Amino acid sequence: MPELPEVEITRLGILKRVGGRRCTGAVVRETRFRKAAPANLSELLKGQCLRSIERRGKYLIWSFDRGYIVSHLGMSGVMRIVDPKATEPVKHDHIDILFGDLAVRYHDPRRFGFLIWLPESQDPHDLPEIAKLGEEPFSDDFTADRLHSALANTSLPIKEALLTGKYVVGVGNIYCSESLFEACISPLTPANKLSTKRLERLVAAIRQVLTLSLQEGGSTLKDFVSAEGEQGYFTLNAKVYGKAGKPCSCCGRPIKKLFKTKGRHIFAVTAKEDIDVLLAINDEDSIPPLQRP
DNA sequence: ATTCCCTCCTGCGCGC
DNA sequence: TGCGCGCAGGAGGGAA
Repeated sequence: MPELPEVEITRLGILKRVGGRRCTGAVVRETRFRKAAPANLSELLKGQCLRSIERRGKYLIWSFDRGYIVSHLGMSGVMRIVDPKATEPVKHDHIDILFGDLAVRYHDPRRFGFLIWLPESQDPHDLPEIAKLGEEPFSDDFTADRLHSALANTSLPIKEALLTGKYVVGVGNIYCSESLFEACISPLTPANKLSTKRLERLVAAIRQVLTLSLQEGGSTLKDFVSAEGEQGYFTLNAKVYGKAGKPCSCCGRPIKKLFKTKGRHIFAVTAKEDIDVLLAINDEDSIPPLQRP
């Protein structure tokens, strides 16, 4: 489940290995994704230098000499650096972008992701789905004050509000659950009921959780070289996500998993939530300190 | 405008 | 052992 850290680590891994190299072609074995991939990608890319890659939310924008690749990993996408001659493509290895003796290999069983080409005349930032994205979590513009204003018009539970991507990007189900836990905020709290002070907790928690994950993943960056490099998924260290029934690391009581209608939007919460509900929402003095791992 | 619900897709784990 | 079901989840889009 790629979220911001996985996408960022993917970006760094690709840049480190093939940044500045000239594309020598591409192999497209599958074009059916959320957006169709160009079957003629090889013609489009051949001879062009990969100048840089920018991340916006969970999207990657690859700048070439005469245009851009815009990619998204969706739910199950992985990009690895392989030696295309030595590594036979396996099932769901859909696209190889070749850079001489190395290739970026895009693997995506569920095909919820995509990889498209934009000519240089088209600014990727103008794509509707990119243009409308919320704040980057590490941006100076992602502040409790602004978040407070932005959330004023939504009564969605904070968990759902965060997942829309309208307010902050790159935070999916896992990191959202973890961040709310760290910030001692019930995922069910209506978004417009959270005070600025409490949102300061949330902003700090989101950054803390993402930073930790980036550090974890960063240590596995070298694995990009090998085809079998496993992802350094943060779930290994998750305190609430996927931990239903396990004792809470904070209070020891079992972690509860709340469902909302037919299993959509699972809220991973802990017994800590019970405490939270009892707290007056603006009783800031009652908020326990952020946990340090 | 906001919120709800469905869709895309495959792999996996569960119960029978 | 094998089969079917339901779940997982990012994001768009249409309906309410």
